[in-house]
Amino acid sequence: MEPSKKSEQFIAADAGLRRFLGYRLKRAYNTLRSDMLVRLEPLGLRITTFSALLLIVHNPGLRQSALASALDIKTSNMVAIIDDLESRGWIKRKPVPTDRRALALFATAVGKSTCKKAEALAFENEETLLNNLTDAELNTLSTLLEKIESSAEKL
Amino acid sequence: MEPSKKSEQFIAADAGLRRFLGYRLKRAYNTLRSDMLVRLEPLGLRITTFSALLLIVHNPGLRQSALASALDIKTSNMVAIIDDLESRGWIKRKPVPTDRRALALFATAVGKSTCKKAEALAFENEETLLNNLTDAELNTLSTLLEKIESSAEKL
DNA sequence: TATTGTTATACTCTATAACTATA
DNA sequence: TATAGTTATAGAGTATAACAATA
Repeated sequence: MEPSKKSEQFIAADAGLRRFLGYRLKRAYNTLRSDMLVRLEPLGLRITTFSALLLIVHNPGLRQSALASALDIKTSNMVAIIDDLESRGWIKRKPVPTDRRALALFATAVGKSTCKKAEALAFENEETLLNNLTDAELNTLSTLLEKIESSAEKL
Repeated sequence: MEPSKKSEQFIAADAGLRRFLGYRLKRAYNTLRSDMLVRLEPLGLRITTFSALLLIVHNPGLRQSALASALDIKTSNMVAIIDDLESRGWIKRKPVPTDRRALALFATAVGKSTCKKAEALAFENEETLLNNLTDAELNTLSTLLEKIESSAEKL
């Protein structure tokens, strides 16, 4: 099939950047990201709030600091995310008896059902945008991405 | 080798998100990105300004709109990036005789040498953080990432 | 009418410093 | 002393709307 003129021009212009895997990673991520934003918007979720909600649902009692660390988000930036989820009635902060500094996070029933819907949207997102790839390719990709992440632990 | 307690806790907490390739893509990209930011900083470049400078060096006479389109950046957001590069003396905007609305972009000698240094840093970045992966794996990864990008063209 | 570059604006994500209350 | 959560703030990326000059 003939590539469109737009594609040709596109490829010519950024060829110098396509040598870099970081550039390709960013563009591939943005492909998934922009579609995901559109899907989540009607639920009142963004990618960060969805990620936080999902981890709270899957890890009841998770502390804010542990959540921040898992998502690689500063605790100072976590506050607004938790505020958002709590103000929508999806999660609750509860004091931890054994450590009065800490707050444990629990999803409400509505939060759990919202999360379930969002997870379904996330699967749709990937089914739609990754349907070019076989299951074997997806597994390979996962493994290679994990390798990149783990290579940073040495730094 | 025993995984550290921190790694164990980390893996447990975000397991629910690791099913999603988008999450893995973001984390792998962030691994490269944060190291790259540190490397570019002494040159006075960020990732966006580096990308723009590189494309201008490799495509003399490129117009702002074509650059914005290649990088998937709005033309309104491109202005500040070009301003930055021009104020540092690395590029020049020149009028296009055949279209008096347009501005063509050219790198100066200093801009070209800065770009060369930055490209070397980008190669170092990837050599360091991708040294876990074989050449074959890197090729596979490139191909799969390109597939994801191209799958979005159907939308 | 449409396009190029621009300004203005707003929202999100990210990073740092400083604070409080606990441990 | 160190940690958990918070506030304030600033930088950077991204999105939309509107405009002047030109096609």
